[in-house]
Amino acid sequence: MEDKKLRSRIREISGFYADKGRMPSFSEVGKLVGLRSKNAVSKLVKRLEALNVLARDEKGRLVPGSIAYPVKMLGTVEAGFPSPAEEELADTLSLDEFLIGNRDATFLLRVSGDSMSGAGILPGDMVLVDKGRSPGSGDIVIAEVDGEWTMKYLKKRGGSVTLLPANPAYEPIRPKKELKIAGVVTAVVRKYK
Amino acid sequence: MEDKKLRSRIREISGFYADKGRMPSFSEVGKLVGLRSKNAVSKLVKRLEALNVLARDEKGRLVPGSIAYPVKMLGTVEAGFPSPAEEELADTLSLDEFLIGNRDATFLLRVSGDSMSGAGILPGDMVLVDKGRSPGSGDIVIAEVDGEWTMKYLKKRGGSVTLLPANPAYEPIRPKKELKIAGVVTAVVRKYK
DNA sequence: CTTGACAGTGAACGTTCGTTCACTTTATAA
DNA sequence: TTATAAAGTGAACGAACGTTCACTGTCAAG
Repeated sequence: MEDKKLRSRIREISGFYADKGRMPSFSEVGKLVGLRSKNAVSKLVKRLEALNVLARDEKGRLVPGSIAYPVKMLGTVEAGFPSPAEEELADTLSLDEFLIGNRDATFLLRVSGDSMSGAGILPGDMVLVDKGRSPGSGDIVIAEVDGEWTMKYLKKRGGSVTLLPANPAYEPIRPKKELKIAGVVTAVVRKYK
Repeated sequence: MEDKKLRSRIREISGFYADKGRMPSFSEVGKLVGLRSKNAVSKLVKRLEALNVLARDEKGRLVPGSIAYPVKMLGTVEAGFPSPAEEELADTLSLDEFLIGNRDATFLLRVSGDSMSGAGILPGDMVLVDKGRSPGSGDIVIAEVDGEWTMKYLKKRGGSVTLLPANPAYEPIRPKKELKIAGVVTAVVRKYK
């Protein structure tokens, strides 16, 4: 089969999965790509399995392969963009899987102050916070000090604890009494436009 | 049913979906949560539909509801963490859906220089680049100037084009001849640890 | 104690699923 | 042109699916 036709069929199936969150059945694949025979679909599926576009369960049911990982990972900025042929071979990645370690315990918070701008966390950014992780020295944490919530570097030295901003305009915080650490920042996400 | 039992059942089903990338069948749900009758499963599914945990196609097939959006979105850092009861009502979000606009045209590049550190893009960060978007003035772009790839602010003034770093240690670039813009940076992602 | 609502069982049923087989059409190369 | 492989058709088939119905156990309220 021409490469182009196969490509467009893969795109159809990916689109279906992205839309609905489930894989199409064989007959649905047929309608999607314009095949009237389920046998033809069966052959197509075998090819897509070989290409890791989709796969099968231990129960034999269709599950997404690279389809589930929507973004292609290339090299570095300096390397620029590879040729289209190389692009096809690129690893694909799901940001959800990449960024979220502990599904049930991670949350998304919007950043409003600029006290961590020195660490590349700007107002308006979103941070992923893991509530279930034990904070270590050097981690960026969400903490409640004397009734107020902030995001700061956590520094432990000896027995004492300091909350350190990443902006010289702010002062380090040495909590008087209460210091509740609600979670550790595990990722930062910024969307433009 | 006790809330706790229902909660754990939802977790089972979410886990199945996260693992396999597909929803379980009714009998599989049965095994998962410990129900031997498909009728019992049917009743459970109706409840979960009402809770938007899962939903159904126009074809009546199970599709993920909030399950597909793995991270709970809360307020701002200053607001801290709400009480567990409020947490349950939080909107959930898929980072893939949130960050990726143009599925087929967006790619992930790793940042290696510090020329954009003033814009909160540090070495080691990942940037999402949309190849299919027409770059506007003020956008951060991936460009090839005189054979080298860089990431810079794009400034258009009159007919001339300048590439502006966000770090005073670097000089603005006024391309002599060739300037290929490969894509627009649509998001930044940083993972700690 | 009785009633009723709720959670679950087990079986029957029609539908849809994916596999398979024999066959036809289309394209490629000798 | 003829041979040959690849791409697709259409139908048959058993298995699994989700729906539905009649029924059982449990527990709290009247």
